[in-house]
Amino acid sequence: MVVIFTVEQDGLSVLLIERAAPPCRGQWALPGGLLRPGESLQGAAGRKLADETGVSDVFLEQLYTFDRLGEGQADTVVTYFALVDIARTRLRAELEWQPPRHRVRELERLAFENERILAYAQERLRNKLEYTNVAYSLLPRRFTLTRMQRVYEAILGETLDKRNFRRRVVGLGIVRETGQTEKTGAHRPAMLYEFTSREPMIL
Amino acid sequence: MVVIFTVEQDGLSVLLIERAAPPCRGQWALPGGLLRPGESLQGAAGRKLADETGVSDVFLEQLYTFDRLGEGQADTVVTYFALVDIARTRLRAELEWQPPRHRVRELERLAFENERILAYAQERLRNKLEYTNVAYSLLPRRFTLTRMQRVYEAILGETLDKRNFRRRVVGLGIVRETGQTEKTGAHRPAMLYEFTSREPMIL
DNA sequence: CCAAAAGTGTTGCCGGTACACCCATGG
DNA sequence: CCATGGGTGTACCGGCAACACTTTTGG
Repeated sequence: MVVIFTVEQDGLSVLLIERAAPPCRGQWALPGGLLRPGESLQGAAGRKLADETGVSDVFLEQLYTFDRLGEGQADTVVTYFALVDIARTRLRAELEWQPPRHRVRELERLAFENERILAYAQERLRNKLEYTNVAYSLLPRRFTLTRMQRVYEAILGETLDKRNFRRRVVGLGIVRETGQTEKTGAHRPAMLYEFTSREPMIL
Repeated sequence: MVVIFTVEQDGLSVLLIERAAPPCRGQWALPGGLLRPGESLQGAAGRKLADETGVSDVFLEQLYTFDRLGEGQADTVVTYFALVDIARTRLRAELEWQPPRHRVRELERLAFENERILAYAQERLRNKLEYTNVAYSLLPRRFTLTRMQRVYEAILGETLDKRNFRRRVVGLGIVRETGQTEKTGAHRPAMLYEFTSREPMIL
């Protein structure tokens, strides 16, 4: 099972599938599936992610292994979580059916106690945001610091101070200036930044 | 599979089993086994832990789910790690066979790439030590701060400053004074401390 | 009297947080 | 001319690391 997060319109969203078959038919659930013969766990998670979003070069990490989700379910479920920039998903999934994303804040009950998984994934994401550069996967290659700050705020669920935020991400070497600027709408051009690394770097 | 850590003579040790059957007969490996019908993952890990050490009320947490350990092995392995105070293991395992513990520092190759698991467990342990009170499981109920410091030093692999260590664990409320003292050997009596909580408290 | 361990304060540095104003542009 | 968003500096506070000497006791 894979928890696929995106940030959309300043809110954190998760990709859900409406179950077509029993049990829990008609309810929303996280996308999942069975391991194919000869496939690794990470490989299966990546495949599932590519199936749903069309992207593959993103942050994807094992989350936890659950068992006894729901009532009768005795199976164990290895979960992963991924971070995807919405803009990139369109590239391959544009013409096909777009799986619906849902605001995390507005969710009700999901099938198979998937809320537990989602809550855990959210917590891990919040934590990782503080010491790593995982957000690279939620932004285009070049971006303005304000845009980046929006992503952080969406995930943490609180507003941040602009100057402190800039000092931190630049000062600690998470991102670097590209030298290029962008002119967007009714304001002066903004410096574009990029991540110094795409690895889950630890500070 | 369970990684069972203890601290012995100022060194970090891990409990290993010598494989009696092929494959990898005669090599050292982490204790493990199959899930019994109707058993939860956490339950199975706890059972395995009790089998080997006789203790049950200790820190035990899921570590990671591996797959493709070793060459031909296609199975996936859910690993846990546990922390055990040596003194407590004797209570139940005294008369029976004592599974051998090995200094982590002195290990060579293990069966099934178990080194990877062990290395990962060590890293997690080091990290958790910094923000949680997991060490409660490696010490008797009451202990001197010097003894506690030895445990921390054994795990972190470096010596710590006595005054800074005391300030931190007392000041941040990880441990509290009991009011009782202990007179041990050729020195003045030492205050005994205890953990304020046995939960994996996060600061 | 000596070895062994317990106990105790101060200082400097750094990272985190709080806080307010000016500037360039497009409409 | 005004609305929008970009950009910038300072002051306080708390945690963290470095650092050395005195006391008690058992042998």
